[in-house]
Amino acid sequence: MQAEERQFLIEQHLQKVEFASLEELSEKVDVSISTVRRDLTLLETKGTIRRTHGGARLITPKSDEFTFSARDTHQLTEKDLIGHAAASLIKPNQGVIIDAGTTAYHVAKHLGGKASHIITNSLPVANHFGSDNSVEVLVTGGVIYPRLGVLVGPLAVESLSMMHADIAVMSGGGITLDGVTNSHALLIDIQRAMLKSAQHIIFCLDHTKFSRRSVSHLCEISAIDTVVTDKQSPKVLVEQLKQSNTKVVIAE
Amino acid sequence: MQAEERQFLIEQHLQKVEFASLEELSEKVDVSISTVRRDLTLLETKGTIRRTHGGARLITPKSDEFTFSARDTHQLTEKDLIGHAAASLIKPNQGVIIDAGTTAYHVAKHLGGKASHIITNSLPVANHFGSDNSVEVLVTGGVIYPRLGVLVGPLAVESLSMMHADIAVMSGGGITLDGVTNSHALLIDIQRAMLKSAQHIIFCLDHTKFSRRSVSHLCEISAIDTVVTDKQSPKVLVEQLKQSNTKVVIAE
DNA sequence: CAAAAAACTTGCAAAATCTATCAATTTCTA
DNA sequence: TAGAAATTGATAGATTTTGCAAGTTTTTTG
Repeated sequence: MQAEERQFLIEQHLQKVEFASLEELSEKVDVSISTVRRDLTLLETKGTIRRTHGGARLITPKSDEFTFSARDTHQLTEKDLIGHAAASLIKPNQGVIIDAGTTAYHVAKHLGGKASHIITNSLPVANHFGSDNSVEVLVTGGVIYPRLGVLVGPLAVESLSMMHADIAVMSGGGITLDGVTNSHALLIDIQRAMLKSAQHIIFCLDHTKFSRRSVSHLCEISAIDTVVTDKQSPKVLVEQLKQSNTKVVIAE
Repeated sequence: MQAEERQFLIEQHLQKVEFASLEELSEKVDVSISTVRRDLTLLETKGTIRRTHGGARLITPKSDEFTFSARDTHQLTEKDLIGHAAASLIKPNQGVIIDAGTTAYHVAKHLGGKASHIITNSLPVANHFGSDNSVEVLVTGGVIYPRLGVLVGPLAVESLSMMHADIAVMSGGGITLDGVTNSHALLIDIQRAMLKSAQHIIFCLDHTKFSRRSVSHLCEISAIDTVVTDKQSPKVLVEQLKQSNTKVVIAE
């Protein structure tokens, strides 16, 4: 086995178990403890894990929402279902803003040729529609936020505020009765601009986002028209949302 | 077995297993390890895989990414050489504008962490630097021109005119003594904005572009500081360019 | 709080892998 | 078909990776 494959396996194993000892890992990939140590130091500089005494721990991507990777199989089925459900809310020939973030990306995948215009600051979404000439895709400018593939900064905000759409498909790091929160402060400005530019706001949030609070406050519950989630989300909060005049769609 | 067939098999095998050792591959296609090495280096410049110590790894088949450069094997070696030569003209910590177009893309591949800022309207270039946090990548906004993965339109032009760079790496459809021409009229506006925003202009043009005229006129010879080309380009025109005070670099 | 245990870092030599080169073979071309 | 050009496999020297052991730091335990 080669170094790179080994490191990939270690990373993958940690995704499952959250924490692992050196011995455990060294057995798993069949090399000496020393080598595992080196691998971990490497992975640490890469930013995916954190070394601890005696082993390593996964850097809990607080909201893995914006850690974009094509390999992100976390809650894949749920996200796919949510994507399908949210896409079916969009009527033909509408202009749609699509947020960066994995869940919103899954909506893009199910959109097909439905929307006539798509506005996004997400490179993965842009790539997805890149060779489709049935849709006009508007990409906001901006600086690439490494690893996430999101365009951020003043240029992104400005260009968004000059645009307008029927629907915004958003995602976030957490939702409570106090509103939606997100972990990356840089994204907040952009997401606010999106909220302003769209008439109808849809938030896509899988059950792990419920009753969870991230660092930065994005918007109040009242700003949301529809929440799309999966059936594992806590009934209590769902009911409370409904009472606050927010439509809730459970994807199955 | 043909060399090309062999390389295809290697690529296909990697699509399945993600990682493969040299030995594994050499058995699979029944040639020596040396040959497999050479094949892998070739496939790497093509962009589909990445060599690792002891083998190779599939570049995450981000199925949604633009693969235009990978498919375009036309004058691959020349373009790669040109890319290398042009990249070596760039000094550390410069701000670089990179044009859309395959030749300019190859320059991006060889840039590594040299430039401190990169400005581009090309999605493939943006993707290339997407997970690199040693460079700040500024993406112009705009509408995606399907298939090419280029951002075009007023937003692209406007955002470019607000930026500034030390060097612009450009490509074009043809070059004669009358200047550089390009086939996509939509791109002309953007390329002109790029020329205005950069202090030093480098044009990368392989020999097939020489003595050739496309639809739209982009700029005069006098606007160009340096032309990078391969050694097959006609000596006559190269001499004439030099006499017009344009530096010419022949990549080999 | 200090001794013992476990884990970490550093330096080093062995092993594996890489690059560059060259002769042999195959393929192309005139 | 002879000679040129490209491809292939093998080899030597450089480079990288790996496992180990000595010495240091951190954590646990009595």
